[in-house]
Amino acid sequence: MLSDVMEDYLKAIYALEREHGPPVKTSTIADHLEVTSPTVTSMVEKLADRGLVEREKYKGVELTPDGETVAVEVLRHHRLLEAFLADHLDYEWDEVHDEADALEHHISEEFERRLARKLGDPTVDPHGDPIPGADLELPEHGDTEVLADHDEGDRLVVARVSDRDTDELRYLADAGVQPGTELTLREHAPIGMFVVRIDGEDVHLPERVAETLEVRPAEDDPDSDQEVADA
Amino acid sequence: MLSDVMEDYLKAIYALEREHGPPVKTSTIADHLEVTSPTVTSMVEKLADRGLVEREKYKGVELTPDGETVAVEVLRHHRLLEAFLADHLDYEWDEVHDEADALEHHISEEFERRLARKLGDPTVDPHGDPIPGADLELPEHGDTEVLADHDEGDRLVVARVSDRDTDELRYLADAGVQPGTELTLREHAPIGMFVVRIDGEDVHLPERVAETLEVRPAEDDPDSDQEVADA
DNA sequence: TATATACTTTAGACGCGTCTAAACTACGCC
DNA sequence: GGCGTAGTTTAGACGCGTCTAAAGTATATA
Repeated sequence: MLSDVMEDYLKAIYALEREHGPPVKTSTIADHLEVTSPTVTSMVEKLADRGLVEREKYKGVELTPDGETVAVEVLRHHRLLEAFLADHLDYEWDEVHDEADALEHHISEEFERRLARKLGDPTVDPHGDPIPGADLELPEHGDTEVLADHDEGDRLVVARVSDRDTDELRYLADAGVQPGTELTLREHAPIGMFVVRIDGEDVHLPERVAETLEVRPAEDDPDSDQEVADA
Repeated sequence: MLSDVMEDYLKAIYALEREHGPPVKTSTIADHLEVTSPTVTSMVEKLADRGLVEREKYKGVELTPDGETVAVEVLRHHRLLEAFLADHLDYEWDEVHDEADALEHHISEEFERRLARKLGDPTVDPHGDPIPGADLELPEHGDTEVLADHDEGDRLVVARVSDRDTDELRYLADAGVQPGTELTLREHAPIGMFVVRIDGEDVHLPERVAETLEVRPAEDDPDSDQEVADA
């Protein structure tokens, strides 16, 4: 039986492997989970004892297949819950993360199945993040690119605004940046600022955000009220 | 900040006060929560330090108003969740208890509000147990009596089959004994067995069950297919 | 290549919630 | 009214998840 905390570590390691690739360092996990490094060391020792991570002292840690299975199960719970909160309890998409975090360790497999069915077996959550299937495979996410890789003038649709801190999501939501939003990239300023046009308003996004904001080309839809960039 | 475990103790003490009246003894709590008596002693000391229970050594324990508030909040969470599981996730009424127990400590006040609204602010859960309102007042439950207090021949409707162990609920559900079921009390056998007629079938219930099964008189509805007791 | 610095691990502590074993209290019964 | 028994509390331990302080390792750089 795995504790909630162990599941949290596995989930964190999974996310950090995606982000930086393995091996994941002690301090990276510590920052992500807001605990100290010695705490992480002792926890990853336990996870290694249970065969959930491969560990090389002083180097870092990597999920085993078993560890990844657990992480993806938790991820499925998390994203199904987010979808439920947004679809049925009228939460805003930027409010769902913390509530899902609190519940994800406590729902049964039966609950998971019934919830997925009720939601129509969704493949993305309200942030645009893919939801692993009952088989724990991640659905293919299509041909998304990151905003920072695009050129001025490109017309795009926001595909995914991944979980990050609530204030940041709140800000983006208020600015109109959310999955499905159509926008035009106006300018990539040399100071590392991206300016996009949304519904006739300029929105300024720092590089760090532009580098993780996933977008796909807008369908060419001439009745759109987007303006063409004229910079 | 109260731990899940503390909330469980307060919930247990609340239930046991209803059942046996205060003060609640250490061993009663220990049995109910399946822990040892010394564990209970140390926990109730902590609860007393926080002003959640009044404790008299070697005598027992009683909830303070603060303690009762916490207990009733948890009870509201539990019963709202049960109602949700039954109404929206198609759980059977006898399956909801354990899932609600796992979730009740982890939902936010916001979740509670939104869930209650979605459910239409219900006043009873699938077992027929009253759900405390947002003001934490228990709705008046009407004029229910317990099956054991009725006479042979009485036509009754099941009002409430309180939480007890899953197997017992499963058995009752299979026998057709659930909130809303119409039945006729046929016989109170001297060996402490009650026989009721449900949909033309005899169902045998031991005294212990008959003493907690809440019923109210059936509306006199002549198109019912109930038979009149002829004992 | 030697060393300074950044990072990791070890050592030891603590609070929580639990246990067993032993000491203590209350209370019913003779 | 004393005593035995049932029930309660005290004492001391343990695993979990966390911390701080100290020791150890890796590595970039001078």
